[in-house]
Amino acid sequence: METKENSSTEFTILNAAKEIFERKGMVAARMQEIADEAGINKAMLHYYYRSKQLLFEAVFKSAFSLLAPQINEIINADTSIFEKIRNFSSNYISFVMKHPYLPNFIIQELNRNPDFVKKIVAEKNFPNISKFKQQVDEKVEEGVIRPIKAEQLFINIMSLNIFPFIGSQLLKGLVNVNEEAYKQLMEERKTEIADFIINSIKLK
Amino acid sequence: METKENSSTEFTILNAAKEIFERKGMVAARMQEIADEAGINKAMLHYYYRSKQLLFEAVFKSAFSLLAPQINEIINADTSIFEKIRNFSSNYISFVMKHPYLPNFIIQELNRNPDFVKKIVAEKNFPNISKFKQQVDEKVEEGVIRPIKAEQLFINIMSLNIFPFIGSQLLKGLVNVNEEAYKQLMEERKTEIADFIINSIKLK
DNA sequence: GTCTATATTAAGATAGAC
DNA sequence: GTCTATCTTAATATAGAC
Repeated sequence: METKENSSTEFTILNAAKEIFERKGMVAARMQEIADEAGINKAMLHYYYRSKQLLFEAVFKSAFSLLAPQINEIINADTSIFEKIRNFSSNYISFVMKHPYLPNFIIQELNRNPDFVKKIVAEKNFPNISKFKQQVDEKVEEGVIRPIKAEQLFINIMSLNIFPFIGSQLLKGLVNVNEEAYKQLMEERKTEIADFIINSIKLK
Repeated sequence: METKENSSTEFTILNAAKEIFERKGMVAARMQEIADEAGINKAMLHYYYRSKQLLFEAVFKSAFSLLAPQINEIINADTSIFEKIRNFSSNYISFVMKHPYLPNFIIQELNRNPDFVKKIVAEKNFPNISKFKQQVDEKVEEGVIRPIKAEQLFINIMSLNIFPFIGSQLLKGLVNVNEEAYKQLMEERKTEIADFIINSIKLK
């Protein structure tokens, strides 16, 4: 009979697909690998998701909807600008340490298919910078922070938080530390990043 | 006769391979595409480079040896720390605007094959942070800049310079600007990044 | 050195039995 | 719903003529 094992298998497949796609990217991932990871037959993947492309899209959506709230936090929270920066950096790094492949996955797939961005931006939950911009402009006006374009500040915050994970291999080589020491540096960054930014923009 | 057309064709192929590999990455690139780009037959690629893997490695080496001097500048130049940061940010951004796919290419391929890093680090020209670290520690000691780990400062400099190009699609979506406006933001960053960093670390 | 034609392999996808 | 076996296509790689 058509039991509810349905959803269980579907779920198992999606989880396996996340694992493989996020680590290897759409192009390098193999359906066979995903099947192995799921402990299931290759044909099942097609039974539940029809094609590699559709399975990939399910994974991407899920990944993006995991990252989006993180970014929304800095954009739309009802807290002071300094608090936002502190919270975001700390939370984001904790988050990425649990999902180490996720930011790179999203960025790579957006680069591979730029039209993808337009589709997603059009959707309901896509983070928008406008509230953050208003807040920054206001604080500049009030003389709380030095003059800086909100766009540039936002790009700086994103860069300082996201890049160390995406460029970890390169940075490990340049800074010449092993995996463990690098992880330690990332731990420190939970507060280091916010200090760095706030020291730059705050007027005494 | 075996003429010197040899080296000319070899060069043409390498250039075409750079174009395709850097844009698409090793896995997604197609030998046929590279042949087309070179205006030459597919068999020639194998005649000169034996395999896709070897052709790729030639491209990677060439790309890395183009980027390495850029990074070496901030690490080993004989200038003040502030000057280094200003020069690097300005030069690096000009450089990347001419080679837009290069940083992403290198980072992706290093992530895909982490053992690659070890091999390259062992090589002669791989940039090393130790001189930069010494300089930073000294300036902290002298009270010229506030206390900060050289490793963290270095990671911050790299992040602020490199990420905006790697994450351009995502950032364009979040900041909600078109290609042209984004390019304008990158232009501004030639000075903006250094201001941001120096404001953060310099003690008055 | 350069080309066309072909071999080889690997991956996505489907058919059909259970 | 799940499996094995198979089809189909596409990509790397090679053989062989010129």
